[in-house]
Amino acid sequence: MSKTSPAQSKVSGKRSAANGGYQKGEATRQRILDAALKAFGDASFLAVTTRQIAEAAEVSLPTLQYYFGSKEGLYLACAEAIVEHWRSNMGVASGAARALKVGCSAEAARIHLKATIQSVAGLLVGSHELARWAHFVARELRDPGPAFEILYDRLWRPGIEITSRLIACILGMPESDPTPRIQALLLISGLLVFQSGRSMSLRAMQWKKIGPEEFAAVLSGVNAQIDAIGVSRSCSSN
Amino acid sequence: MSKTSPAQSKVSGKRSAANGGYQKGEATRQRILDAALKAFGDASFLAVTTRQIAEAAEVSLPTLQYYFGSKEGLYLACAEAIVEHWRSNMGVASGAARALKVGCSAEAARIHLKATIQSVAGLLVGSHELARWAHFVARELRDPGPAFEILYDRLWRPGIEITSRLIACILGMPESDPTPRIQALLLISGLLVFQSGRSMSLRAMQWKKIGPEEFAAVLSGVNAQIDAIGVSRSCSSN
DNA sequence: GTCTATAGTCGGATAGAC
DNA sequence: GTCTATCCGACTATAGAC
Repeated sequence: MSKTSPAQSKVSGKRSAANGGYQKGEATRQRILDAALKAFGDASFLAVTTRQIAEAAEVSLPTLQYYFGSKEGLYLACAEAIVEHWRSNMGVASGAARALKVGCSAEAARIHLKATIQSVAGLLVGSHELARWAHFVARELRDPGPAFEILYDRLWRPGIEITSRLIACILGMPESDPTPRIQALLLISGLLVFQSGRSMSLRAMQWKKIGPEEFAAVLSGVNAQIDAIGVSRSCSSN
Repeated sequence: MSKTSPAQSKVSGKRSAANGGYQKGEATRQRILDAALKAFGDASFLAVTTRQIAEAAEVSLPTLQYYFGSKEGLYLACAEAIVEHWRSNMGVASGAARALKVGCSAEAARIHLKATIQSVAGLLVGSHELARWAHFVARELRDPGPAFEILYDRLWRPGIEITSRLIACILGMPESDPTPRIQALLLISGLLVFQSGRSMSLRAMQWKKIGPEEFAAVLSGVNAQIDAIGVSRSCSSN
């Protein structure tokens, strides 16, 4: 507990007044973190070994310990990194949606909801890096592990809250009603299956990959669900 | 490969002409299988140890090897058991849906779809045993492991096919169109999140458990989605 | 069929030199 | 800060007695 290693502190490289910048260690830390993000995105906490990460990062095993204290420490650092990157990327879209007041126009809410969902859906065709992060999050939320609290509180819950608030607007329901929340979960979970259950989805759809064309098809399906929210069936054409 | 142990054969206990029944070993095998189903339902292949299973089944470690050859063999046997039990339980509902011809009435298809989904949704409030099986399947489909092929081919694919066929009927589309498949995946995946992502869902909904009341709420949400399939938004009341 | 005992492997973490 | 070398525990699987 009285270690002098940077495992416990956020800023690992100590600054020297002489050069005024970070030391070499900061770059090493980042290399390890990148390798870990990749590894933990592809496989579970248990399936990934610290040796694999160390090799990928081109450092020795103890270096890993030095910077992150333990395998679990490294895992948590990955979760933090994902949360931070996500917030900086998605801040814009979610900020706009958050600003909507309760009782706003259903049409405005529907438009915001589509925009928000489209941003999230960008995960499907985004970089492989993004795809791995989505896997990491999905795995942790389904089989709660060390990083569950971080990911739920700072990523999932805000997302669900925004979505369900927008749906509540569309439905003209109070936020306290469970219905909008259920719809939000159904919507987002359905969409994300194409990412977190990628191999299964590809097979079910008989797709080779999720390119722009497939992305459009999925998005159109989700948009149909959004359009259908709050629409009474009594006017069905069937 | 020329072992005399029953690990490779379906019928483990050899029948003796004298007593005409199974030997004691059959009961042991079942005890192990039950313990394994429980363990692998609660945690991943890697997270579960053969020691845990052996202890729960009240047998020693080699007994496990004797009956199932290896940890992976036991895992596969669990998958087989789940598939078989599911087929015998769900055979009725899916049989009726399967019988529907292409181009059938949209209304009939919608009714069948609701009935099918309701059966599946029964997982949410079913026994803990059922819940664990759902976890097993969801985990394997998301992070493909040894049992992926078994579960996909004999459980998931038939389910998706039936669902997408019914949706194709409702939409008046040919089965070859990808739209019904996408809708089927969105629908089923959304529903199953309440089971496979149980802890996350409970927290998001601020529920303590999924009892009859919560079950009804979820089902009603999914039914709303079903009602909305193929309904144009032009007649929205908003 | 079921056991005890153990082999063989691997993974996370540490000691201590540089 | 980063390394080499090593420890120690846990796991799967096997050998062989009963």
